[in-house]
Amino acid sequence: MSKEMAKTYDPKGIEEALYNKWVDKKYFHAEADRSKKPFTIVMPPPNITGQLHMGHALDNTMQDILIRFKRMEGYNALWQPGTDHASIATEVRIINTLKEQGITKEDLGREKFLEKCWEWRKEYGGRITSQLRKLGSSCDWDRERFTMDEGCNRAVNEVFVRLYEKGLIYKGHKMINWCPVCKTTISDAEVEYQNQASHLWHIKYPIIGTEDYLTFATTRPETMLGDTAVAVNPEDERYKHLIGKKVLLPIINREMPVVADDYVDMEFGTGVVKITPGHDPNDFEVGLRHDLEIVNILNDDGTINENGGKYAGMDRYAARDAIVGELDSMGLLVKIEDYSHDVGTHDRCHTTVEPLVKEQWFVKMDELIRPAVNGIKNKEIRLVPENMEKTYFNWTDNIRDWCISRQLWWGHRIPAYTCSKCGKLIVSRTKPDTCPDCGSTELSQDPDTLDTWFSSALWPFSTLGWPDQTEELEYFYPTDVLVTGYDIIFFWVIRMIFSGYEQMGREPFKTVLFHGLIRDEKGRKMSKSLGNGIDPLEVVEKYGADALRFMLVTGNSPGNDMRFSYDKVEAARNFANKIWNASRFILLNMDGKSVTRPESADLAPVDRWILSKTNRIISDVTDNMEKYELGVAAAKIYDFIWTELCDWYIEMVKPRLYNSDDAASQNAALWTLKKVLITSLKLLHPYMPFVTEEIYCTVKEDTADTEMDDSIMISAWPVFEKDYEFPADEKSLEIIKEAVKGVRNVRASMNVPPKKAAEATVVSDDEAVLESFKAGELYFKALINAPQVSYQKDKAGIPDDAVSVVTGSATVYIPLAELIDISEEIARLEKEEKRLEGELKRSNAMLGNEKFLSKAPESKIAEEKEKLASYEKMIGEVRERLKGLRK
RNA sequence: GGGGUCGUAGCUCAGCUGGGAGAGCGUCUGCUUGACGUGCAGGAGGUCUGCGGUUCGAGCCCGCACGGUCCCACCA
Repeated sequence: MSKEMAKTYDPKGIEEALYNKWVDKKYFHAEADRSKKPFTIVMPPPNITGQLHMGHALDNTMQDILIRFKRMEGYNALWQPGTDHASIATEVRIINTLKEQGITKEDLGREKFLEKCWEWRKEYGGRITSQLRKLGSSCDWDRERFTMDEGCNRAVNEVFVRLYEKGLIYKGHKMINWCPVCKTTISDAEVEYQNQASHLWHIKYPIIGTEDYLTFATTRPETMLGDTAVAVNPEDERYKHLIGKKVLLPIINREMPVVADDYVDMEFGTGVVKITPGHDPNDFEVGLRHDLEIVNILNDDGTINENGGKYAGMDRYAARDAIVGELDSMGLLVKIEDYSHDVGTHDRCHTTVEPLVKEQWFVKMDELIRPAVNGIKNKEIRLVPENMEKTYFNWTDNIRDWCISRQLWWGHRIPAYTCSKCGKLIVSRTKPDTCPDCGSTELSQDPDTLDTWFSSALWPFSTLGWPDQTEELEYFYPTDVLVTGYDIIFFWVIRMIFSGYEQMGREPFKTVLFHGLIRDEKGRKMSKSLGNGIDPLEVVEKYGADALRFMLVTGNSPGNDMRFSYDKVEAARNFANKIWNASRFILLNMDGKSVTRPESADLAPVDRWILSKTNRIISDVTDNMEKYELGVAAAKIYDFIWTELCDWYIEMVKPRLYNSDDAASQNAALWTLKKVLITSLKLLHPYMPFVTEEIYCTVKEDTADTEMDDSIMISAWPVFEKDYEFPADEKSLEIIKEAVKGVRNVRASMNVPPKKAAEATVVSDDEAVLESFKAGELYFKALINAPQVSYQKDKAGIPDDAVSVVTGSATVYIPLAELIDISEEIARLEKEEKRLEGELKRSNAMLGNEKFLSKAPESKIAEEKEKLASYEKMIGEVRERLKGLRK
């Protein structure tokens, strides 16, 4: 070998060098090219605030596997990368760092604050993408985008204006979710419900003009400050007479009506509900129906405002305690019950959100969502796994308008302007110079920014140049597959789908491949607060990116969560080492020899067997990958390389490699080894890009093979070759393998020392079977440690006390009489007899069943009959052996 | 309240359109076999959660139950 291969594979150093080579050679880059078929994946843009975690590692590994596979298949494969400005996440982050310096964002002012944000993005925006490179991600970095770059901003403004002009974006006073800590609205999707232990306060309000009271229960007593009615069910006999009467709101001393509304559940609590239209979505609806006043009692920071009278300025929870105390002292607190219920919290900061009424911008959903529903129903877009459709429709069926305005500074500013003179609202792609109504130049832009998902919803086409009709857009859109976690189906997937249909008139991608969450070894979610997160980069450092990648996609199926485990990483690392060593072995043996394509007559049956097997694995793996069954494909490659190639073929071929006398046979073996190795490397490459590339290049260099490519990643994906299909050899080799396993088994169970050689006799009445054993004599002898093998059609001359290995097509006899205990051999054969009896019983029952014979498919019946014959033959042999031994 | 999903060998999980139960790890027994001990050979270990149904035939399809898990939902 010109290049010495180390005894164990060490990824350190190798990975980075190879990655740099790929980048330098522009292998990741894709250009629109009409002569080739495109295959496109847009990367879910990671947040610029982010650090690479296991979720990213899985997500990007899956994408890289698909893109490398398709690239090798000859597609013009584009993997479009980029990052997300992550409006609220980034803003919160920067506010916190400012806080350490004792500065608020208001101190800084909007402009200065945004400068800070861009600085942050400059400093950290590249961190996560450089981490992605360590995984081997083959995305087109020349095309890297950012959700807030100039092009994306134009796309955002364009969409906003279009939707506004169609009446699908509107400004309105509606009940929204307010985060008092982030001081912004958030969408319904951003509200996370948490079960919290709390209380149910039973309170009573005096009924005006009587001595009586109305008692009700509430979980938020402080909202009483905003009560404007009390409601009962119209059918409720207990309260019918009170409908239309008035109650007095204590503390505030507001007179309010008792209204009748179906919304009230007579069964729950006392059947009376206090109505706070300003702070409860249901009450808001009730308020609309009964024309009730909306009283807002909260400031933006969650303190009580001037409508709360003497409680003004007090924090919402302090006010709660104080109000309960005051009601108690007034004798209006009936009782306090323990009560646990779901409380809406902000998914970013976990602050309890307050529902309140504010004027905000909304996207009208009912019309937009229709094509997004149809696209899934008519399979224009396929969800993998399919059952995700139910989750999808669950959301689309209950869709509500999307609140898109945020009281944040870092994000896409809403392209709406107000004339300070006449109040005219202008929505425009660029800032207008004058008011179209009054001509004033005093126009102020809406201070709010857009929900961060508004820009990521456009990602599949904005990254390709939209709103310009670019060549890329024309060529690469719609993209082929989106790979993402099921946890952002509502935030992102659905919004991309309706945006794609609305703006492009077509689906943004043809398939969505969902993956699950990576949990820790105990099955817990990895989280910062638990501190149980495992840094993918540490794993890469220690075991190599290939090992991590392989581990992440093996042993699980689409959409299911999986556990991280170092044992599994180690197993993957060992696999990389295994193929490394197999390659080392092959190169060692090829050293100095010019290996040429053999005459077909020179191929041994065992060569034909592995070539035929290789063919089978090629079609299987390709098929699995087309169906996104990445884990299944990986397992098949693993098994093929480790078991068939290493454990069997290499071992079977060794005697020929060590025998230079038969040069033609040696050449055939080496040629086959190389061919199968290269094919295996190619199949494995999408999963383990680094080792496979390193080995491929070493083989090319060592064998000075000009037909090989400069890199495995641009080489052609293996295809089924009719010339190498040998079903007969596949079958005959399986018989020999079965015999080898049987002999080894017998030797082990009889405690025959491994070094003890013993002759063997193969007996079969099938001439062809004997022939195939003869053809494989060289390795058969080596594998069972027999100095001599003889062949015969019957058992003439076989001693009664020889050990026998009975297979369906042949029996192998080994004279081990001096070594074994006859009674043990009898026991072993009796066990075998019993097993066969069981099989016979099952098989006979099946074939004796008339319904099976009349209803089962022809092939199944034939197969079963074949089995039965084989069992009968085997049990006959076994019984005969037993008879001989018992003598 | 609605829905998803899982329940297969000691552990972690595969199992494609229903047709003789699999892998990795662990465990046990051997092995300095001229690629690899990150290895080689062999073994043990499962009434596929339970019950019922469809079927010639069910780990797989249907129903119910039990247990775990996740999502959605305005019950004060």
